[in-house]
Amino acid sequence: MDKSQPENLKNVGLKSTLPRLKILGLFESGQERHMSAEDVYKQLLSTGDDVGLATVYRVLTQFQQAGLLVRHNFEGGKSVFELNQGKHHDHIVCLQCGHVEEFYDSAIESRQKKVAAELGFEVHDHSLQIYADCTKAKCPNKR
Amino acid sequence: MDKSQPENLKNVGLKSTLPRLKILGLFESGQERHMSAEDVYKQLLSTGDDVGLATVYRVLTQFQQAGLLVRHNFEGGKSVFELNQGKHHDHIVCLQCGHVEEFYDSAIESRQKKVAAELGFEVHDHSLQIYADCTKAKCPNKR
DNA sequence: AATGCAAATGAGAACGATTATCATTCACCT
DNA sequence: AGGTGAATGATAATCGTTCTCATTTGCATT
Repeated sequence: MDKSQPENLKNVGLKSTLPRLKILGLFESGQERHMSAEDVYKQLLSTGDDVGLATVYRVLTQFQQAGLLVRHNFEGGKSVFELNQGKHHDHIVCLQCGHVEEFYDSAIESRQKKVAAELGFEVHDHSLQIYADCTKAKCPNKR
Repeated sequence: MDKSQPENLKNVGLKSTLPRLKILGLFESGQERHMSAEDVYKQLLSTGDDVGLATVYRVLTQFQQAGLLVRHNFEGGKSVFELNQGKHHDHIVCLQCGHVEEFYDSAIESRQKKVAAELGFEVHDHSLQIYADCTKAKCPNKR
C-alpha cells in the first residue's frame, strides 16, 4: 500500500508529525484527487483521525510551498488541492456535478509562453479552467 | 462624453436608479478598466457620489448577470469586474504591481474547444490567467 | 529511557470579502 | 401629486481562511 513515508516530509524540510502524515496519506490514498481544506478536515474526522481545522489549512499551505501539493482556485471561492505528480495539466470543471477532469495540450501551453513574451512578461504560473457541462453518463448531474 | 444613458439599463431590464447610473458611469469613464467592489466603493466615495457598499455588491452582480460587466476571479480572493465590450479575451496579471493586461489568441481558443469536445464536455465558459512579472518600465513593481 | 526545547498543534478569536435582513427611500405609472 | 413595489443603506451574519497563544509533540541529547 501507500504509507506516506516520513522521508517524503523530511526530504522537503518538514518535520514528520502525525497530522502531516495523515493529511499526506489521504492524498496518496487516491480516494479523492481534488480536495479543499474542508474536504480534508471532514474526511479525517470521519475516520477518527481528528486533526484541527487550523492545522489542515497550515499543512496544506506548507505542502503547497514544498511542492507536494498544487493549489487551484476554481470558481466558488474555496481553494482545492491535489497531489503534485510532476506533470502540469489544466482542468475542465463540470458545472453540474463539480467533477474535475484533467487535460494537457502542448499547443495551448506554447501559445501562452509566446503571447506572454510578446507582451513583455516573464511567466511565473498560469491557471486555465474550462467550465462546462459534462455530457457523459457518469455525471451525476448534481452538486 | 460618456453619459451611461438610462436606456442602457432599461434595455437589460433594470430600473435606472442613481446608484446604478453612477456605477455604470464609473466603468464607462474608462479611468480604471478592472475594478473590485471595494475599488468602486472607494472611487465613488472620493467623488462624493456616496453609494452603500452593499448596493455596490448587489449592482455589480446584477450588471454581470445582465451582461453589462464581466466578472473575473483572479488570485487573491476578490472578484474583479470590467465592462463587457463583446470581445472575449484572457488576462495576464502582474504579480508585482497587480497590473492587468488583456490578450486574445485564437489558437488557444480553438484548442480549448477541441480538447473539451474530445473529453465529452459542452463548454460554457473558461477562465485563463497568466501570472507573471511585468518587466516593463511602467510596472510600479508594487502592490 | 528520561530530559529539554524549538517547532507543531488545536481551540477559538479575528479577519476580509461577500451576502442577508429589514426599515426607509425612490422610480415610475396613473 | 400619490401609491406601490422595487431599490437602497446600515448593519448583522456568513464563509473561507488566517492569527493568537497556551499546550503538546518530535526528536536530538544526555
